[in-house]
Amino acid sequence: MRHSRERTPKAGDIKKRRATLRDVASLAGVDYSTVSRVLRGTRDAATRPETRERIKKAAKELNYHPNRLARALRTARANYVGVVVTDLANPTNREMIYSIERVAGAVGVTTVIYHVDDKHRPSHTLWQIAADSHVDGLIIAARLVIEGEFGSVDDLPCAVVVVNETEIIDDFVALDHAEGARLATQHLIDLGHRNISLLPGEPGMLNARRRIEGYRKSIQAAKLREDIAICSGYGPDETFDAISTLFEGGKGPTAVLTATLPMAMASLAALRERGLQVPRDISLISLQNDPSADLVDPAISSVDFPVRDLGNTAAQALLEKINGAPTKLPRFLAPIGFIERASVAGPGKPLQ
Amino acid sequence: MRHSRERTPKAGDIKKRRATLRDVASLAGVDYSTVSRVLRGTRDAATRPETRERIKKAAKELNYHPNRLARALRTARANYVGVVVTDLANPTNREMIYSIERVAGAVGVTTVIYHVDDKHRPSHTLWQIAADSHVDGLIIAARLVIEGEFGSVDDLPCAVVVVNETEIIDDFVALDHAEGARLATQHLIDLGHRNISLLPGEPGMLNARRRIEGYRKSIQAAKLREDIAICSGYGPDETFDAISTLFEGGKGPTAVLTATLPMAMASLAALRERGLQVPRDISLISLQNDPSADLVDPAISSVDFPVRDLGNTAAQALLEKINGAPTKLPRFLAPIGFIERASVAGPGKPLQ
DNA sequence: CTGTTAGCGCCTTCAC
DNA sequence: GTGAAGGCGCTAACAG
Repeated sequence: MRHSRERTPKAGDIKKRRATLRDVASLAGVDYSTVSRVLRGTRDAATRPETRERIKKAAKELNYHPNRLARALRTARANYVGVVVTDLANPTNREMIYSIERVAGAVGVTTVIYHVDDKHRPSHTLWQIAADSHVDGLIIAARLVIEGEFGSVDDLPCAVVVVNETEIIDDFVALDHAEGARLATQHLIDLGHRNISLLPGEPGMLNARRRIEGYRKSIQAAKLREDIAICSGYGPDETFDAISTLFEGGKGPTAVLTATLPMAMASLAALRERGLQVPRDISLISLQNDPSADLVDPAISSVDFPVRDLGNTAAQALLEKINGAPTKLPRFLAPIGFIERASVAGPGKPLQ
Repeated sequence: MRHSRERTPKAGDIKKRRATLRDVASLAGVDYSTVSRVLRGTRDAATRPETRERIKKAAKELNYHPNRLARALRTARANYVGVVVTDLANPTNREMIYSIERVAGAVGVTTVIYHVDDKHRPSHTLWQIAADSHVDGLIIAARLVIEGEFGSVDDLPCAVVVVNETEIIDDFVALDHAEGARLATQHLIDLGHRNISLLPGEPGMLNARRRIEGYRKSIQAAKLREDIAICSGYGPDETFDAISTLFEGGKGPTAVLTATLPMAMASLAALRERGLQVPRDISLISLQNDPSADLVDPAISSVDFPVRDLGNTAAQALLEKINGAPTKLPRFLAPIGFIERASVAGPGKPLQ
């Protein structure tokens, strides 16, 4: 070996060993604490412009980037937030993530996404994630919180806001699925439908319960018979099964409400398979909206929710909680309205 | 204020101040370096079983979780990898992420997802992410790498593997879209089609170029005329526009190939809008597969790629690169095959 | 205006 | 078998 073991860092010498404050300091001929001050802009006016320039030049030359790990350890602030989801495909989650990123990004906070599996054992539990100290706070949009792992989400060792499909804690905000279901059901009733079925989603989940609640409100006010098909999941197979149960005994509904858009698409396929045409024979409404609802035939009428507001609200609240100034969250965000597309019509002759 | 400022930590006293090694040590009456050894299992046999138990009990009582930030700083190893994507909706990305998680999780490495926007200025650039030291390595599946931000992805200050839609560096692996397009085109030709159009995706992107390449191979071998509609993006609007250009001049194709499944769905809608029926009037093949291809009417025939292999391969390579034992990556993964569904038929009477 | 100093929580030789 | 001590890269008083 020719090379000495101690190497003085120089420009372009990144990758194996990144430039540190000391490297910049020695190149600029100052103390490294001064470099820290200058590069962070603290007491900026207090540093001589000449020195400042020299430091900045040195930093650029060495391609210095602060080690945020070290900074986080020192300041007990990572400037990272995490959002935990169980399903990356969910369009609601996606939109929400985008708006969280915007809010956090605006104040220099980086957003990372943790995907945890609700079925298989997740490789990293919520507790681990929270205890890692990599993030200052977590927005939990996970469908299933692993029970028994910890007492309550409130006990997690970082700031937490829970969003949507999970049990309620204090810092919680969700879409008002009760009102969404009520509104859609009422719409169908106004159109003359008398046999309306609901596919509310996974039993036990808060949102499924609340969809049932809202649906029931309209159904009971109109003195109709309720017809709820619980699915064990949100996938196509579960949806097909649920649709099947609707037609057991020969008499089917004239309208169906589904919790999600993928479920609506699967329902469309299942209905088609039974020889039923939407909306001529049966109407269909999705309780979740997404642009892709426009691409299928027929385009699926949906209830539209303020998903961006949800993200903004959750992010804002988390940031405030991190800063020790917790705000009261609105618990439920009312739907924006009903988007009329092509999957709804008045009831035809009821099937026999 | 009644409470003294110094507080001795006790069980249940998390959240404000997390238990550290020292806390555990003082509760167990040993030095904290011993706690470190025991809890990590290092030289485990060398610690007296009795002491070991006391330490473990104390750790559990205080609900001790190591601060991985501090550990990462000390060991220069975060045991985190990141995957960078521009599009969370992309089903290929999704599947890939899941398999990356599995591979990484199996060796105790946590996977986080970074979403960067290719249009708007991302709040965190690749350089920042890499320099943060929060992750040991990055799998970059981003459609657009922000140019000019750094010389080359190879210079990023952490291990990097590039996947799919990006310019090639040494550590690169992708799906063989050239072969996929060739295969699908050939299938159509074999069926008797003579006017086959391709919607290859965004111009300039590697995968679009390679789809064109493969398509061309089949087209030229059969001495057919090529017909490529460049889209400026992968969204529904761009797809509608592309379909429109196909029919300018009155004569349209009898079959069309799309780069992605969402594009295929949008094409289906666009074709329907023109009064064309799939597959009677025109055949449609998606060069990307996903279970949801089965839910639309007609179900969309697709080319199936080994997406999980892609994730496994990329993750494995990244892990090895992090450990300083880089492996040569296969550059392109051949398609698994063609999934026959309902969107393809022989050519009917060509339109006039 | 700039340097000195003391850690953040952890790992890791090196003694004893 | 266990304790002592140094330092990862950085920030934040406090000196001077």
